[in-house]
Amino acid sequence: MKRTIASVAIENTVYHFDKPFSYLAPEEETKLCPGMRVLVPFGRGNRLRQGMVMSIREEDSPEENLKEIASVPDKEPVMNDELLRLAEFMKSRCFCTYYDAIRAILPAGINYQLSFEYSVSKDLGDAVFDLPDEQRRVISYILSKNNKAEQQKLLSEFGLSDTRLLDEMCSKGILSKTDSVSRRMGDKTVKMVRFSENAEEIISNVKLSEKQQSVLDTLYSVGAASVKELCYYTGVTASVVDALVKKNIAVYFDDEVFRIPKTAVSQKKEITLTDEQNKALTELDGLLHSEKPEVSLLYGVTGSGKTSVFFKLIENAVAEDKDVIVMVPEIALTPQLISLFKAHFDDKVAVFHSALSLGERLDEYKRVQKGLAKIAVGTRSAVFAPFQNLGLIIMDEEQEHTYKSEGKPRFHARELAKFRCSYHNCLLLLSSATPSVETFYNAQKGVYHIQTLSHRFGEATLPEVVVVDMNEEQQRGNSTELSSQLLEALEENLSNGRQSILLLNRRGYNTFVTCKSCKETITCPNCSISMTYHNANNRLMCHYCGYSMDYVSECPTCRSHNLRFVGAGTQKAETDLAEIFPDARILRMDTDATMTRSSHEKKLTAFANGEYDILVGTQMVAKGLDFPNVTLVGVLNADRMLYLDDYRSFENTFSLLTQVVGRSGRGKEKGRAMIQTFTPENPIIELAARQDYLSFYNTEIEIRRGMLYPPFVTMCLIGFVSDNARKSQNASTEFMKEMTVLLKERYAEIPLRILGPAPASVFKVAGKYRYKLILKCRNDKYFREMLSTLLAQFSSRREYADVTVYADLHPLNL
DNA sequence: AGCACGCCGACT
DNA sequence: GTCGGCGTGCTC
Repeated sequence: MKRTIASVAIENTVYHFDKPFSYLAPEEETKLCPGMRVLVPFGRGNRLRQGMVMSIREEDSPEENLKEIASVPDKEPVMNDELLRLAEFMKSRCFCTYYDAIRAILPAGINYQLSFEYSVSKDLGDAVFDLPDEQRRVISYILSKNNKAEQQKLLSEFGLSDTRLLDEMCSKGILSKTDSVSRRMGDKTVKMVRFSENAEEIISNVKLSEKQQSVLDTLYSVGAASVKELCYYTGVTASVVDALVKKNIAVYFDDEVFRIPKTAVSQKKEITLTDEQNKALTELDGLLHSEKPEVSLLYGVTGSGKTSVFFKLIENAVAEDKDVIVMVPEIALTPQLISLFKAHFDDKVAVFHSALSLGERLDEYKRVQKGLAKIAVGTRSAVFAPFQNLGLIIMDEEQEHTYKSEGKPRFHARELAKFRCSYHNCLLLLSSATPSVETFYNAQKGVYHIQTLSHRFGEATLPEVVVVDMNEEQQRGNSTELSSQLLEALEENLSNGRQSILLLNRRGYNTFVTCKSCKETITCPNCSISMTYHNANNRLMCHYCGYSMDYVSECPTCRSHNLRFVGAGTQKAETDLAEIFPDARILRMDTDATMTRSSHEKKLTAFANGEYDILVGTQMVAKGLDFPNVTLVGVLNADRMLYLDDYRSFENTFSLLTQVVGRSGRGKEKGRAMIQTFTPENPIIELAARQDYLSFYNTEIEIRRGMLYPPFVTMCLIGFVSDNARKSQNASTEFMKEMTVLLKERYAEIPLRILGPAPASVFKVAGKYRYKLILKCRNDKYFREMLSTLLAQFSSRREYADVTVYADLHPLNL
């Protein structure tokens, strides 16, 4: 008999048995298509699992033992052919499962939640009275809910941490358990707390713990706050807040996460291009109409108007009914760009980024799918926008690390963009003032096209850059973070009513607390990282796992009171500046826990409106901001990231310095920049001061060639994570052995250098110990096949069941 | 991973 | 004899 067979990718598989599974299509279901999600019985227990139909075929006499698809929740496909093939591509490149890839492609919020429902068996009779109290309460709860209760609800109602009790009751025949499917609910909002209406009355009648009291005090002074903020300032966990809510003193309410402000839509402005910009546009327009996939690099100095060029290019593409994806490194920092897009293209723009609520994301996704939007603007997840007729993908600031995903699946948006371009024969435009070395190398070799903009737009000129030798400052007795030259310049800017930006690559107040008596540094109990002192809440915090503890002046090791604070962060710089310039209005921006995206945006708007004089911040103040009134930029410590143990540290430093210097003098007034360093002789600093990318590239590429680093090889990291240090080490040496065998037996031709195994650069993170193996390889299909078999083989080994092994091509941190 | 099957020892 | 511990192999 002729039957339809579906090839299904299953959710929650592990790498070594992740493959398409064949299922019979349900007979009555006539229109099962690839791209629909299905529920299928899986494994011996035939438990229902979610799956994605990857392809379908007709067979005359299908295999005997095929199971049948249980149900098809989707009426229409949620993924088209291209996106299904993208999922396959991701599996082969990111060493993840099909469903990991599918989850990344589909918008969160579209997912179904598979769970269990419990009901009480009919014929219990008098036996009920012999049961323990808790079980009787469970039974009456379920009965009160129409004899049907969801697992999650039961667990939270009875404060259970696992399903042991429920399972036990099932096996005794008291309860029965069935699969349930529900739409994952709840929009992403910030959980806020405020006082309840009769709070005062209750407080006067109830005893409160010290921690609860401190939460209340904080809440008094601010009125309402997010749970996150409350916890940061009071140093308690969310459970203390929970307790207050249970006592009816406080109530939770939801606050919508950041929305792109609809009012901020700026006036549509006609863009006029310079000759240089026009030339670039003409070339790019030619590539847009090419019959084959193209990649081009738009390389232009900071402030040369790259945005104007690609705006015009987008206009051309949209005029021809082509779809466009625009990726930016961090959307919260580019509100101006978004409003520019909205002003220009109106509701043809869909915005994608991680802080949208689930519902909003789903809406934007559907608008793209239905062809209502033609342009998708967003962070790296915008690369998945489900356009049918893609003509152009733009990656602004192409070298930024935010384009690389560090979670599962570990993809680089640039690689996926290339895949989509070759599927649609469209143009990928990479844009940067400081391209990644790999990209520029490809442009030099003619693999990519290149357009160059070498002049700043309008009357703006490149700022004058001064390198300040901090050794001299120290010899003159100034041991602070601020040189006298920089202070003078700040003073001058203040009196002229101009704005300044200071870059300091450390958060917090002090970065180390060491004990003068026993020489120990206070480190996080969960990570091999020193604790950072924050003066805003008087606590020591770990920037890796978020652990925090009250600051006490006693050394935890030797109990002496000889603690010393070392290393200044943004908080200290802020207070120091406030002391020196009491009248200055100072704004600090970094990625502290209390900062939400909306507050970033508000702060930037306030700064743009001239409500502040000085902006102090981490990396984020260096990127893409365009404030004409900023005429002074100071880099407080350029050395910190220059000497990291990473082959990209020169590239990253050059890029950061060039960008932050480029923030200065973007208006009519000429700008200045000061770079403070203890190693003024380092050529990278000097090259960045001159904004001389070409010289930087020419020296760097030779180092890369000599040391065998990208673009001459591809880096690949194999990570081993476990709660047990010995186990992750053993796993790494064993993996290495197996790889050596596999290479010798079946892949003798593969060019490969293996470094390690070695402890990861941060050995312990959040209580887990990490080892790594670094491979310098050629990223071809033989290498990927070898690694894939090895990972599958290894992950099926039981003795390493509690060690997580993963592979990461193009890793960010080595 | 998650589940069922099967083989072994301890026990009414 | 049988209940349940855990080691092993499979998942259309």
